[in-house]
Amino acid sequence: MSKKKSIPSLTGDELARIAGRFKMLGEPMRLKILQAVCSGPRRVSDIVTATGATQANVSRHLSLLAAAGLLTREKDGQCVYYGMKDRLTVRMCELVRAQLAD
Amino acid sequence: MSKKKSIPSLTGDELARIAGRFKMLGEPMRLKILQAVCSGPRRVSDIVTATGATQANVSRHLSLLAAAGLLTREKDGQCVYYGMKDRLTVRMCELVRAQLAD
DNA sequence: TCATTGTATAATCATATGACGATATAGATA
DNA sequence: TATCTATATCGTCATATGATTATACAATGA
Repeated sequence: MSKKKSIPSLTGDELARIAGRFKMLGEPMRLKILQAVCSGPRRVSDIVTATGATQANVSRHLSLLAAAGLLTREKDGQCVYYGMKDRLTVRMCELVRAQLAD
Repeated sequence: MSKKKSIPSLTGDELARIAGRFKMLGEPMRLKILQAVCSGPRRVSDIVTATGATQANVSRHLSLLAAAGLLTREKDGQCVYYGMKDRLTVRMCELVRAQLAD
């Protein structure tokens, strides 16, 4: 009774939530941002520099990622630090990367 | 030297590939289709029934999923059977689901 | 060959969303 | 207050893509 195989009948709502999380990870720019913060919290301005994207665009993606629960957000003076909320996201990226490498 | 931490500097091409895979999983209808075939290969017509979507729509998603390497495709007479290529996809869905459940 | 069934493709529409520029807000500093 | 810096938001545009309808293609059988 503890062993579950495969994806057990998920409700439409659950499917939408899961899909939403995958969709959140389905943008190269967002992965680039995650890459920039995965070794520790970073300021927005540093993430902007690291990604080479516009500040507005980075800010928008950061907001989405934080709202989705993937990033932590902490203010320090005028700066805002974003960091990984947990390691699962990074692990999933590694899994996919390994799989794509065949 | 064998231990890698976090996402190591990925090229833009790698990021795009990884994002592409996540995007593929970022549609509720596709997850619904995966759910329909995750316990064994199924005919298109059965997947259509299971999902309640139109045949054209299901066929299109199946083609995309197979082209992305997530599904196997096998013809048997006029029927076409689609099945999971490996278990990684299902495992990732479970991971996300568990995480969303907090 | 013709009809039927199962699957794939094409044309179209509607919607979602990523990127950009301009601007607004918040905090620090003089 | 005035102003500079850091971040967030708004308006707009362009593009991508999911859903639908209609049609094409393929395989089987009469």
